[in-house]
Parts: sequence; C-alpha cells; structure tokens
Amino acid sequence: MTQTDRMTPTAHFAEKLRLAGLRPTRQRVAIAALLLDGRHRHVTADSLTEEITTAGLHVSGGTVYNTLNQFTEAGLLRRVMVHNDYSLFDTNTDHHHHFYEAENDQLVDIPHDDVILAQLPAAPDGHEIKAVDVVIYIQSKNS
Amino acid sequence: MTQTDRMTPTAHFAEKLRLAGLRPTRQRVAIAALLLDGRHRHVTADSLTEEITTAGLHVSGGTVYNTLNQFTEAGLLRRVMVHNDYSLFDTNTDHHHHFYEAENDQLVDIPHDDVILAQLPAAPDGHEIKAVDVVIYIQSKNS
DNA sequence: TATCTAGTTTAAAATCATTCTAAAGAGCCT
DNA sequence: AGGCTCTTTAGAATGATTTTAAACTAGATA
Repeated sequence: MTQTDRMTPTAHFAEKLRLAGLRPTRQRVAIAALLLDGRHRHVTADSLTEEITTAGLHVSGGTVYNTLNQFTEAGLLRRVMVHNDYSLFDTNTDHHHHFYEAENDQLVDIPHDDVILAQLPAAPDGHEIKAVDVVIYIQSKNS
Repeated sequence: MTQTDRMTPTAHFAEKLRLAGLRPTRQRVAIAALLLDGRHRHVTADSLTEEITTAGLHVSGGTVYNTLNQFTEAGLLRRVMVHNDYSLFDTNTDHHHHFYEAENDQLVDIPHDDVILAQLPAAPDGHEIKAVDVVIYIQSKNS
C-alpha cells in the first residue's frame, strides 16, 4: 500500500500535481480527477469541457486549454498529432502508437509491442531523440 | 525521352494535372510548376503564397488553400502532421519519414531506409492500411 | 468560331480552435 | 491574518482555414 492510497481522492491528485510541479488549484485537481484516474482515453478541450459540465462543475475555457497544455508539458498527458482540426490528448503516456481513421476521426491505440522499430536513424548532430511517434492511417476496405 | 519531355513546361504540368483528375486552370498550373518540379521540400499555404508573389503572379488565398488540399487528395503532395499551428505539405510523396524539431519548427526528411518497421499490427477488421507515418521528435542536446 | 455549362477563382466575410488580456481570486509561506 | 505570486475568469483578440456569392474560364458542342 503506497502513501497516496490512504489519502482522499482530492489529496491524492493534489499530491500528483505537486510532484509534477503544478500548484494544485481547485480546477487542476478537478481535471486531474477526471483525466488521471488511470483510464486510458483520448480527449479534446471540447470533450473535457463536456465532462466537467457533466460532473456538475465549471472551469473557464481558457483554463481548460491552459491545463491541458500544462499537463502535457508536465508529462501527465500526451499530445497526439493526427490532423490539424483540433488538439487531441492521450491519457496514456506510456510508449505506444496509434491507428487513425480519418473518415470517423477515430483514434485507436496500438498495443505497445505490435510495432517494432528495428532501426532508427541517428538524430542530427547536436540533437537527441525525444519521442518516436508512429501513426498508421487506415480506412474502410469498401471506400 | 518521354512524351512530356517534348512539351512546353506549361503543357507538361497541365498534363500532369489532367492525369491526376484536376482541370488544369491557370492557377493550378502555376502552382504545379512551382511545387511539382521534382525538388523535395516542405511548404505551407503562407510560404507558397510568398513564392507565387515572388514569381510575379497572384492567386487568391482561398485558391491557395483549395489547391493545396486538392493536390494532396490527388496524391501530388503529402500532408505532414507535426503540430496544430498550420498545415505542412511535402512535395516528396515517396514513402519516407521525418525528424521534427519543435524548437525551430524544423522538419527534416529521414532517408527511406533509415527507419525499418520490422512488424506492423494488422489493421482493425474491415480496414486496410493507407499510410504509415513515423515522426521522430528531436531537441538540442543542451536544453 | 460563338455559345454553353459545370467547375473555378475571387475578395471578403465567416468560422472556430486557441491564446491573450486585465481584473478578480486563491494557494501558501511567514 | 497579511501579503506575494500564481491562477482563473469572461471576454476580446488572433490567425489559419473555410465559406460565400458573384465573376470567370476550360473545354465541350454546335
């Protein structure tokens, strides 16, 4: 049993935020409780706002965007690039890749081991690799 | 010597557009002449507009966007997803991947053979793989 | 070559996700 | 509790891209 297991949910997420270097404000804790509960899913500023509303809470639009960006920078979320229409965030920060079906704007995780990069190029001089993203674009067979 | 080698540049690109199913309008031919000459590079709506102006021509903003989208749909260009700020297009439609340095918004091609995907997952039922994109995010070593 | 029509281009307005602003509010240290 | 800094807020601003409605043109037809 870890330390945070004995805490109230709020204290648990507040601690998580502190560890990430973020002051645990009411809004950030509320969003953390929604997004960082271990469930793996993909959210947008819009879908998150909806969740917040459904939970009977209110957080201003600007703060939703700020929080999403701060969580991402802190490594609590991962940004997924599949189109230019709006930002997508993945609550699963483990190393994994994605299928993307443009037709339905559907993003699906690929299990960690199912893509193996046998050989990577060396990063250009003076640079290091920060992340490797693989997106496999798929479409219905009858289209 | 192929057929198009004997044509004027304009006729050459007009033919290219026809083959792609696009009516060769003055604007599309002009843009094709700039983008589809075989040089491999990355352009944005903005950088393309600049090129057009430099060439002493004028094409409306809407048409620049439409053309970029149509060329992409026709397989004459490839869209590269690395951020959400604006769309990037690659004049190289061959299968290859990219390094992306967020710091300077710098996109660099990775030679075809330098990334080897040893194993790909099967596409979900009823779907087929359309494309596989690999983006390697890099950063300066001293940051 | 004149005519027709569907597809294109245009400038300008509209859209829409995201960021910025300035003022009000809230952690948190003493 | 007091105070300082970081946050949040609502609303305005930004900026890339799309849409609009009218003017234009490629290409087919007569």
